[in-house]
Amino acid sequence: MTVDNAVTTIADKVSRQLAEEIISGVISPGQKLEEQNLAEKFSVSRSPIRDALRQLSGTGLVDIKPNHSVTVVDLKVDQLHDMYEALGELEALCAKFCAQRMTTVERKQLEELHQRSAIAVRKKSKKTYADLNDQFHDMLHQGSHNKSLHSISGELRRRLAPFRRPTFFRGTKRLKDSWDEHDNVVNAVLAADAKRAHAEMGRHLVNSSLNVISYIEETRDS
Amino acid sequence: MTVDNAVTTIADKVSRQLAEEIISGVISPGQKLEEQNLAEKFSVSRSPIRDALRQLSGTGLVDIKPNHSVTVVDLKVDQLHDMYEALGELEALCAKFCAQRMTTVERKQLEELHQRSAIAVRKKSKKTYADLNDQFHDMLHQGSHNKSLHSISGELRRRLAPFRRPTFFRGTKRLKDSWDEHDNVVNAVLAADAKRAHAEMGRHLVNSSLNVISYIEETRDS
DNA sequence: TATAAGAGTTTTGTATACAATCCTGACAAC
DNA sequence: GTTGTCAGGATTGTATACAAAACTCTTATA
Repeated sequence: MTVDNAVTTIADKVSRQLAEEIISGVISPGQKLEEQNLAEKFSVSRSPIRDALRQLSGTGLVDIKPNHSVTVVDLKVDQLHDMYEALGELEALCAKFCAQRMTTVERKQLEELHQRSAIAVRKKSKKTYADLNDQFHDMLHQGSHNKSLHSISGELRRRLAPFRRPTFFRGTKRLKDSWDEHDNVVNAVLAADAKRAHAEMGRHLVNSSLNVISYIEETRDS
Repeated sequence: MTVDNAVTTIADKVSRQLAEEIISGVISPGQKLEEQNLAEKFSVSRSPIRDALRQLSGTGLVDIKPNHSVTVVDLKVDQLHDMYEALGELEALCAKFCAQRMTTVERKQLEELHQRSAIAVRKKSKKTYADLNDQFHDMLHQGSHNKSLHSISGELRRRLAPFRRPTFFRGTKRLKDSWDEHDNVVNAVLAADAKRAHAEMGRHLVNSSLNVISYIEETRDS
């Protein structure tokens, strides 16, 4: 594979950091990203900032309209619905392939990660669980042994991240429910039961979706 | 929906035209896209060219490496394999949803388009069939009634286009075979048989994949 | 009060200049 | 013949200047 960084440009660094900040919620959906502001924030000129913003637009994290400031993508409920349905199908597919294709080592790693997130649930540490949850899903993308599926699923997941993150920080019930759903997926994958892995993963994403969308509808300014 | 163009920037026009030229094969995979060259070709400065290239990179049609010329993505056989597997699953899914969700009007339009492409097959007009084929698949993406699935499938399909196009222009046997496979999909969709639509679409893409990959392996300079 | 128009400001779009990096080809050393 | 190195040219990365479009806020008007 390519070495992760080595030599890189300012535009790349800016692009990565902005993506990170959008995904982690430091910058919120709908917020304007003005070039001059960012240039001052990063102490560079507008050129690398523009490069970074154009590159970011391809990830679906920001929206570019001619002659307007770039904005962080703000999804409507019906868009969230469609994206979650698509992601559900993609990840169910990944889970199916995982059941069929994961190596022994990968299965072991999945199990181990799943056990670590059990601890996070017990400790009710939401931040830790959210991080382990991301790793869990990424591991299932990777276990599909299909790089295209892996990257498509990962990207769609990142686009939804700004809307999913906050929901982890409500109660702790969703933590436990989420872990139980993961548990069903893990058991099916370890048992090499492709059909069940597919079904359980689909169920998990339907629940995630309901959780996120109900949160959005509750907290929407009326 | 947004009005298609109205007011637009040079960068957008350049980006669209380059995408068009890559997809249609005017520019070939692996080819370098030098900024100064493009600037002269479009009679503009390097600024909008850079903007266009960064935006394009998000579509997966070009590859950007720091301090190197942007290149048209050149896919290896194993990447093609993964992408076709992913696309096969995505389009099978679309076909399934089409069977369940397409309106009466949409079903009528699908049938009508399918009949038009029968004429193209009979006339052995490859260019026309290739265009109608693109429309056919796009109609099935749209018929899924899921905008996310629609756009993801479309984008993946466009990334494969530079490698699929040439294969239409070999013999005429693939034209007939392709149409027959479409016919199976159409019949299943019109019969609202979701399971069969899924299966037939999957089969169609496996065949497309085999066709494209065997072509690549044959014409590879040894 | 509501609306429209317009000047001034802000922000993006494009052009250009310069810096940094990469590529090429000649030539020397082994 | 192969490898290494170094100069010169070509290409990308970044900064800056100006043009064009959008926004803001005041003021005129019904």
